[in-house]
Amino acid sequence: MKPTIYDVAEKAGVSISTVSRVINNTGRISEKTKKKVLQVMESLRYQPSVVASALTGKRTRTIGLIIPDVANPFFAEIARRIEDRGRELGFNLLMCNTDNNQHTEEMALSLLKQKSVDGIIIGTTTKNYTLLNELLQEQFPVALIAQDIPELVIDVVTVDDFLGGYQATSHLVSLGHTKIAFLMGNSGRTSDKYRLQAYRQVLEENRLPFDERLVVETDYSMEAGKRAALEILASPQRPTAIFAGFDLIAIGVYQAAKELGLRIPDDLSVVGFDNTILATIVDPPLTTIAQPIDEMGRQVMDLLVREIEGSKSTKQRVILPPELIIRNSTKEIAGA
Amino acid sequence: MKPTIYDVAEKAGVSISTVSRVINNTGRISEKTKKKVLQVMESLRYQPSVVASALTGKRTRTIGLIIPDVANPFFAEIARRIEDRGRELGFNLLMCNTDNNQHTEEMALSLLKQKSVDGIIIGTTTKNYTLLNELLQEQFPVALIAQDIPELVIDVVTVDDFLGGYQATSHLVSLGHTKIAFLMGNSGRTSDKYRLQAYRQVLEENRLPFDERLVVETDYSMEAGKRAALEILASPQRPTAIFAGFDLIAIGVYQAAKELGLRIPDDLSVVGFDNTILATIVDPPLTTIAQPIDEMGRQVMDLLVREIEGSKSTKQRVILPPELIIRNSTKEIAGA
DNA sequence: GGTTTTTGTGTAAGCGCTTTACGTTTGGGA
DNA sequence: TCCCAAACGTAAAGCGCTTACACAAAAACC
Repeated sequence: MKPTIYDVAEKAGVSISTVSRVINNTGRISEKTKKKVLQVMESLRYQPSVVASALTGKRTRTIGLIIPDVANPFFAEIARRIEDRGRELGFNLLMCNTDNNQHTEEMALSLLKQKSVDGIIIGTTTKNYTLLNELLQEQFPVALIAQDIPELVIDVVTVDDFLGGYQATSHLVSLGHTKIAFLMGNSGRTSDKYRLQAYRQVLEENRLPFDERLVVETDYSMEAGKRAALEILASPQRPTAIFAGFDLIAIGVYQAAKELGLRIPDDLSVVGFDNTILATIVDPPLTTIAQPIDEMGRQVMDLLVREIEGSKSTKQRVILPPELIIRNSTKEIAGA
Repeated sequence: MKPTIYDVAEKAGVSISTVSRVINNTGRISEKTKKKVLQVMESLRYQPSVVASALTGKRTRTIGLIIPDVANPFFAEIARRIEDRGRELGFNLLMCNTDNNQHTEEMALSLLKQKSVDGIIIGTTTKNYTLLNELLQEQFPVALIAQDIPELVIDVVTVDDFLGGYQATSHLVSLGHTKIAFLMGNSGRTSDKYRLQAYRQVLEENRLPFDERLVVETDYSMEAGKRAALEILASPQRPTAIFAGFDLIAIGVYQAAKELGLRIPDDLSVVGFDNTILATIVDPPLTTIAQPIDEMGRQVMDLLVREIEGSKSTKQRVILPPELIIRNSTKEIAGA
């Protein structure tokens, strides 16, 4: 049987509260007893039960992470960074994938609470503000990553989507493109909205016409990206450049282009968003907007932990700058 | 304050044991009281505390997952499948990334036990058999995924690495290649060993010479793969084909080839292993050995859960067949 | 109608730990 | 030598839940 604090106490010839004190390093204890107890703990290979101590009001040192899909490289990288920072801070990660499914998300949230996680990081497109609001109401530590809900007072860490969209579109425009398509996600993320705004603004600033047929909503997958690209590239208003809302979608565009015999970047310029590993391995390497994933993961975790430890009273939004990474998928428009 | 079982009991005018009974659906309860209690739970938005119930000997319905790195697409996909199956079965995943670092792994194991997970799935190359043996000794549910430790009686789910290596090498040989390099992982995974054995056996069966300078060990990263490939492709015994132990390494080979001006598959054939998303997006699409990731994830979870629920007494190894996916990175040797 | 069963519910003892409120020891100053 | 703070330990309550065990009340039996 697993040794308990009683076993340690008995073997060390002290009371359990004394053992508890050395475990938590609280109260006064003589060096001698402390040493003795430590020694016994070692010899018994004693490990305090987090479950029991959580029951007495202490933290579980576990935080919940809700994301759409770890198999999506962007979220995998995010998850990794969060876990890393969590480990440094002494927290573990309970991971839930929801595929942005409302019901799965509600289940996840409920489960995480039952399991007494100390806080929750959400990376999915929650539509259920009610549930979120409830959490906030009861002061439960929550933070949003890579997503914002402007209507709520909540801790958020995102990239500056407007700026990213601006950089991407500007880059394309500066290369002489005038017919630029924008493939955006369809799940109502604010990020998509901001990027779209930027896209429109750049067009406007450059006195380029906005053609709504050139912006299409798609799923967050390669296949969906491919389908959307195929369609738009076959249409009469075929664009010479495509701004894809995510690297994954950009890859779909690559496939569509290949199928249609279009060369990138000669016949079609493509810029992505995220700068996941995918962007570096496709051919040609993808010009994309880099999200500071490392920084983002680190900062949400920090934000959340400060909230958990109560060393912070006001919520905050952390908006990090994106960076345009020019690789070889974009080029001056032919004949320009 | 969060409602407890007492609150429910009081409001429903029954004792807490009655409430507990309806929660767990145990013992006898009249339909009437049951309904009443359920109703009160609903109205109070009561959720039983997993922590408290775990303390009384029930499960936490949480399982630990130890992998090298979720940011590695292979493990991300594995993690995703495991989580999916876990959700179906009512288990959550506590995820730990170790980068195959011995110390991190030990910490993770220790933490997971402190947190009373019901079982642990390990996907890292554990060298610490002692620790593992301890777990097994105390009948703690553990299962290995995508990795085997032949010396231990333990639940394992892997792909048939020997067969995979055999398929890969045979494919290359059947295309006329005689100078085939093998880039394998360097962390002592048994999978690498089996693949190497298969590689040698195929060469032997085909009366091809085995040149040990053509097998090189490398890290599990693109960069490492690239470095290794660069080196081997510059050597006097330049191979005409490379069997890369992982898709990630294969991508490194692509990059090396590009840098050297070698065309794939014309000047160099490449086959990978894993069939992650990466294999489909590189150009040319990578011929690779597919691991049945879905099936693997599902099966470890099943195995582990059966162990947890005690409905299974003997350990077992589940060896799933790989599949050679021929795409465009391999070709008959020039002039053959 | 009385005696068994059966059924429904309550009581109370923990699970392993933290923590508060008290006892005991020391030992230094007067 | 005596007194009073430290300094150190201990006992006990309680966290929210499960689970024997006990015990009425209701149903079943002859």
